[in-house]
Amino acid sequence: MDYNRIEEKWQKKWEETGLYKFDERSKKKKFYVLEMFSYPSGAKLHVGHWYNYGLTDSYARFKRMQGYNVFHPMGFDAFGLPAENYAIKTGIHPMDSTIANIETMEHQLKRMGATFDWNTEVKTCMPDYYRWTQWCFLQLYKHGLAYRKEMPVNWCPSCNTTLANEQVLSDGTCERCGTPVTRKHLTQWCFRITKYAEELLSGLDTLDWPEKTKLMQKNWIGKSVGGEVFFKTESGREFSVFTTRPDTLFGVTYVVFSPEHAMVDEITTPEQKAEIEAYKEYAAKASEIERQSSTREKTGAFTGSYAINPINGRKVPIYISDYVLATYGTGIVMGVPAHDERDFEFATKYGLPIEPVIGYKDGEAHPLPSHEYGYMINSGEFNGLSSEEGKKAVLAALKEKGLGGEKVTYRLRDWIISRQRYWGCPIPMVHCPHCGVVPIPEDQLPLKLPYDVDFTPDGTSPLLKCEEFMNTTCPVCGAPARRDPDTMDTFMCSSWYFLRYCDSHNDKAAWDREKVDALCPVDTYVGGAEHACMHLIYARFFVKAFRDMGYLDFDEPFLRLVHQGTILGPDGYKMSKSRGNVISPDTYIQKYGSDVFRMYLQFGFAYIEGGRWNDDGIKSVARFLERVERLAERAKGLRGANAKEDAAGGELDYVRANTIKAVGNDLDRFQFNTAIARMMEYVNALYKYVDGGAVNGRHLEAAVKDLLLILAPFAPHFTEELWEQAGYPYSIFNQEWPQYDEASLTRQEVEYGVQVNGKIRARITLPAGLSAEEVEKAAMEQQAVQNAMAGKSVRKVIVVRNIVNIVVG
RNA sequence: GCGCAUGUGGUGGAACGGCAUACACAGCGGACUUAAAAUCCGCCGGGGAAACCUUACGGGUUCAAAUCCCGUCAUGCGCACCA
Repeated sequence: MDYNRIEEKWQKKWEETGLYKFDERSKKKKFYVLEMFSYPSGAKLHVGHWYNYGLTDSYARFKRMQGYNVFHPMGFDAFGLPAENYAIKTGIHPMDSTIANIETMEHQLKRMGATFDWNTEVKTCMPDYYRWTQWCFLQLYKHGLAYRKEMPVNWCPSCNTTLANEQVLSDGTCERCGTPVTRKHLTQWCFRITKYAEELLSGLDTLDWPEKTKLMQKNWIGKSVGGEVFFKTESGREFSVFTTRPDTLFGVTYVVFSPEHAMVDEITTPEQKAEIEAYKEYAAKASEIERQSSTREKTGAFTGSYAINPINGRKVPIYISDYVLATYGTGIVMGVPAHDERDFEFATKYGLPIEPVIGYKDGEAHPLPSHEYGYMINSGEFNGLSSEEGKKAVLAALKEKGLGGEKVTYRLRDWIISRQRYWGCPIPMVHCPHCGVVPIPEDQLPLKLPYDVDFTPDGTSPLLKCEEFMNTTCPVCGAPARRDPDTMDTFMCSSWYFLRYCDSHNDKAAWDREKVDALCPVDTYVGGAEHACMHLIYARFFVKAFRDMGYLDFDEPFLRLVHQGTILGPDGYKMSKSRGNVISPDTYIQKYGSDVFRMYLQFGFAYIEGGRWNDDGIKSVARFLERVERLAERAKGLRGANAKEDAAGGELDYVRANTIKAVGNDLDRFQFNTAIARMMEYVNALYKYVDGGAVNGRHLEAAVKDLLLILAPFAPHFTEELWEQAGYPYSIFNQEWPQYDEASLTRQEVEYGVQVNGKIRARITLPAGLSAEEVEKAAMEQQAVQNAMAGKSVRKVIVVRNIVNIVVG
């Protein structure tokens, strides 16, 4: 078969007939299949695109044939740094390169032969899309979920922009470029994602997502249950600390503030001022990596002030140290050196008392330092309580006196979305000298990103240099005002695109609630695991926030999530230009066609695992399709054959039913490799049947028809062609997934494995439906079994499924 | 450091606690052919005469373990002073 010719033929026909156009009015049950949309890069589609889009397309086709009204849109996540960096290097404007890249990619994606409904396409860098991204921002602002704040932020000196916590890798480097991240004090826009911390956590239980991804989100949200304790300084100034160990409250021998804490200046005594200032400077200089290292030596400085422990009135010194994080809890920690390794280290260095308050049941102290639970000692009225009881008792006592109480803290921080870059969605806010920060009225959106901007990086927002853009008037008072010079994090654009797909041409609203509620949530979402704590958290936040604002009516965006694995280069490393190990799909597609290439990706790897590229098996897939083609031709020629009854209920019928069932199950689980293996077995069985003589033409035709149908999702062009050649009506994708005959799944003969003491000794084939006793009797008669049992007596015989285990001794 | 996952032939990879190595690739042998390609058929974990031994390694649970439990090692991923 001339693959390239038939691919073109069918792609054209599919497009002309609008085969994959989504029908909103269909009575069938909807099914929303979505792959994470892609960044429009200038390069050709790489193996990863094929692996993600091509394989998921097979799943979408399968769902369609199963009778669902499948919604399968595609679009482009088009704002972002690569286009801007490319522009800085080449002088080609990001808008120009992006539009050109999108066109190229659209063309290539169409050549993949996937079921995307291009009618609903979105491109996030176009005003008709980002107008509504800005609208989303305004809604969040109006509902108190967006705020502006000066704060220490993660700054990538290479990308010249702020990063969200989620975009800083655990080694303190930029997620995008690998440069060590520094800190900067900036006033930035933030989204109050922390408001949804609890629901983002509890909602995970309702999702059919990889456990690992759920766990990562869970850890990222980082819920800690503990308590807060109100301390006072000697001069009566109150502050609170968060602790997960209220049972150690009697062991507090000092208190530490983070160096950035706003109260530090106030509590520093004049004598200590110089020392504290010096330390603050020292701490500010430390890089994020240094500061986050748990092996970093504990350092600090004494403020000169003392705090009163509310539980026992004890006076303890107040220090500052950069081992205390400004952004977690209250930014202040109670120092319990006996029961916390970090506090122990700090106290040892500064000669602070270390006093055990947790011990064994008999009252003996734990060896120090120890964070183990135990029983309270040296704790007055609380002595003898277990840590668990003690936590509750101490907090209850504090609560009664208004000195503290239970408290839950999350590790999750608010999402900083301001970016000091050009190629992004402008922030629809105005800074007025009289009215302050004022939102742009919704009917004035979109706030367009100006085209002519000098975006050479200099550490400030490029838009600042564009006076035309920056100068405006205040929407409230009309006075001259300035726009916000930053753009939004591109994760903002991708937090709601799956909603826009449902209503992508709407120019009156971001989406129509009815349409979104009808199509969402996404039933199956497929994309890389690297988004676990970024896009996949942000999108969940958006859905919850817009639900609460009344714009939609569901709780979670993605009911089921599948991560495809990564296809590595032949050398086992991630494919990259710099390594020179990039495999181009094109060479294979030219040689074998896109169906073969897609099928090889399905057959040669476990989808979830991915693996090292190796094309050894690609010929096997080509060979398989050729075998199918020859078989279809023979079946056609044999249509009139026979007439004689052939063995109905025979091996072929069994394999046929079993294959239909197995392939369907495998597809639902994204186990493409085993599905194809089953089809190969089926084809082998069909050849056996055809070569075996006694062929019933109608029986054969029906069996081959089923083969084409189950193969269709995997090799769409190929099967559409054979379907036509067989004389069936267009299109194979309007056919239903074949039913199988349940009765055929029961074989008339069953093969039993016979074990003696768990070791296989013989295999016997018996008619189906024998009683356990009959099977046991037949098993015992086997010579090999007799030999193994020789001289021993039977203790027990187990007959389960198709195993007989004779226990002797 | 903490958490999670993974470890199966020469290779990619299969196996609701139930006959380990399905389906393929590669390799070997054969048929067809003047020959090659293509196609078709057979063999294909190790060792051996046999008994046996094999799912990273060592224990355990079970009639039965690649699968469950404990420990070790290796690899990958995530988090990393979160009080």
